Amino acid sequence: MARKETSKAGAKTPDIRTVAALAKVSIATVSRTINNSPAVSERLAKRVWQAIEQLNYFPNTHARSLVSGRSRILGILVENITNPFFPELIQSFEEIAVAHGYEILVSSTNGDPAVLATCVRRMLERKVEGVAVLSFGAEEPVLDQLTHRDIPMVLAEFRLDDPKVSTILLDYSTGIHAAVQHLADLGHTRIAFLAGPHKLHSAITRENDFRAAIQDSGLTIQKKWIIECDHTLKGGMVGFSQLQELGTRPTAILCSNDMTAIGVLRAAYMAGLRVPDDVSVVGLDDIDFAEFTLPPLTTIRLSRTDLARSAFDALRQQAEDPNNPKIQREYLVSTSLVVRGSTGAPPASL
Amino acid sequence: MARKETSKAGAKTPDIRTVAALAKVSIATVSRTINNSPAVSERLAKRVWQAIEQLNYFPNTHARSLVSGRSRILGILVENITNPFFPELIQSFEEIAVAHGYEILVSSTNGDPAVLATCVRRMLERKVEGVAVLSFGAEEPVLDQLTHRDIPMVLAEFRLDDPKVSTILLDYSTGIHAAVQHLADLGHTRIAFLAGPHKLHSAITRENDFRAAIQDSGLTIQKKWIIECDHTLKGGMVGFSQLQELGTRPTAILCSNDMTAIGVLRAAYMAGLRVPDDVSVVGLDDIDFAEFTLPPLTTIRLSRTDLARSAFDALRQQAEDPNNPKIQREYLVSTSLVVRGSTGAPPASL
DNA sequence: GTGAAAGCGCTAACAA
DNA sequence: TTGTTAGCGCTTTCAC
Repeated sequence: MARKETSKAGAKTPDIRTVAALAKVSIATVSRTINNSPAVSERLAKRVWQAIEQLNYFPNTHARSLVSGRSRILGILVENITNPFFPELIQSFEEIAVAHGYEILVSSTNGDPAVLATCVRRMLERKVEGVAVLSFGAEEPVLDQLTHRDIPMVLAEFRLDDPKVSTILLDYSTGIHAAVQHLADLGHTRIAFLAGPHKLHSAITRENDFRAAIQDSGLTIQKKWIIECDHTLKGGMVGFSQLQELGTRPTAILCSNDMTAIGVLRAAYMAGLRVPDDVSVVGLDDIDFAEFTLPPLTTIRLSRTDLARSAFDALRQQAEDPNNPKIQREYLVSTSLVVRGSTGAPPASL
Repeated sequence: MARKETSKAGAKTPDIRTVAALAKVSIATVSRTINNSPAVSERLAKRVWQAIEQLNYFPNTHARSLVSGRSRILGILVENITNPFFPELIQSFEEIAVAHGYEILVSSTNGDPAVLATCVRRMLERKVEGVAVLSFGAEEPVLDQLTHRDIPMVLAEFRLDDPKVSTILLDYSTGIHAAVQHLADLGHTRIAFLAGPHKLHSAITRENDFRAAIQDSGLTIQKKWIIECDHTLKGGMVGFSQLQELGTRPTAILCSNDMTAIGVLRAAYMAGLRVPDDVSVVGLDDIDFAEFTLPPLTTIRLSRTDLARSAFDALRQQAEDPNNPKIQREYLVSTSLVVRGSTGAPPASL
């Protein structure tokens, strides 16, 4: 064999031709072999694999994508990678995707439609085979780019009337009802809600589900007890202090996400209030941190793995079997209450 | 039933030829135009841009990469995307990269060399132009793949004798010395260190710097007060309880990262100890969360943006100007102490 | 079962 | 300045 490893400068990346030459077959046979085509005799296949090993060869995905029209890249758009919910989600999505031979492109939109537009554009350039839009924003307009190009999509929280678009519905309702019921059972009647930013679909859905849950529990909704925050730690602190300024204060606070709840925990502590003795707090998401707050956070669990799995399945079906008439177009991810230490009976004096 | 042609005016993704035809120029002119070649007359350029706009055309990056040999993709390998330090780092890196027209491929290795090997392979297949190895592990062997292919790399914490490899040194020493001094000034003499897993370079460097700092402060090192943890919340809790079982307990605990410190905060609370009255705690990293713990965490700040910037610069130089003899091969990122609420004087009774 | 050859969409010589 | 053309590394007919 030819020794070309003498110097790094001399070592060229082997290509399919190099392999073919070494194995003494045509490049077509090499291609068939690496694609596991059954039409290759064992004898040749063995020679090819040997050559591949020897050369440490692997195919150039760009060339592959170009000719096959399939990039094996999936995009995932999240709202804010800095919120621990999303890294956990991305991790699951990546694991599944990689296991199926896909690469992923991740982007945070930070809720900014302009950023979203850039991300979509970049993904289009890379010829993604599908995009999971898990940014929860009102970004339908920008998404046109994708639908116009017939790129499969899966959206969290809303439907788009397009055959290439699937939807993942999040059943917050069950978890939120359970949380409100849990609070009611504990004796709470004054329950506040620190909502997420209204530009997020998820925030609005959660808030609506809260209202419904309150009514279903026979309690009454107080407008002043529903405050729009921004799903951040700081936002939770601010929201809490606004609640403290009220004449009649709530004895329990349900938060639109865990970050908000953790902010509340801190603000309560600083205000000299004990959780849950003075005020109960419930989060939503159940990020890994929730178990480690002081006290551990009672929260509504939303499974990142379920969400990631649904997103991947939806995209994969569309990418690999687009003409199947019975493709699943709608997915449901459920939520459930996880009771930990941040909820308890309301102060006796009330 | 439905034909393959879509509704949008028989819309196939436009390619460079479509644009050329519409603008009535050659494809070379289109190529030159989109690449901002000065050799195109304004008149034609205008026609081309118009056609591009009209068709909503953008180039296929796979074709581009194939012919130009440049993918404009950078890889970034982190240890664990679930540790908030990394998303913050990734976000910075992505921002910078995208601003310079690069796409990024992210992977978590979870400290597993086998996973690392897979990631490297995937990146190689996508023809990355450089890889930032910010996983802090002892992964030199696997990295051979990259050096053998002459892929630029930038490594955190260690050097590789290869012209394509740059190094980012993290000056933990300054921050750790400041922290120890801060503790000593407060009156602490018994300072423990909850180390990170020894499989990480960063963990070892941090531990060594701690030992040096203790000696430089004239204090003595107690073997029992240095415990190997794993940089997780749970690890911090475990480490703390081990410390509690000791005959003579430390009055201050310096942790190898913030996650460990936050675990300690929680364990201390559960053990009925107050921070900082009964025990002082210091973290390292200064993740966003650190400001929101109870009490707010005193910690050693390691700037994610500085780290990301250095990593990107190193890679970019290698990718775009590899033959420049005065390429910067070594970068330094500094640390500094951020004093918040988790440190105070040791208990008077001692 | 195997190989020869025609491109995939683009860039970069080289011509004109 | 502009156009023509030869590939980049691969998959995929279509012959054999």
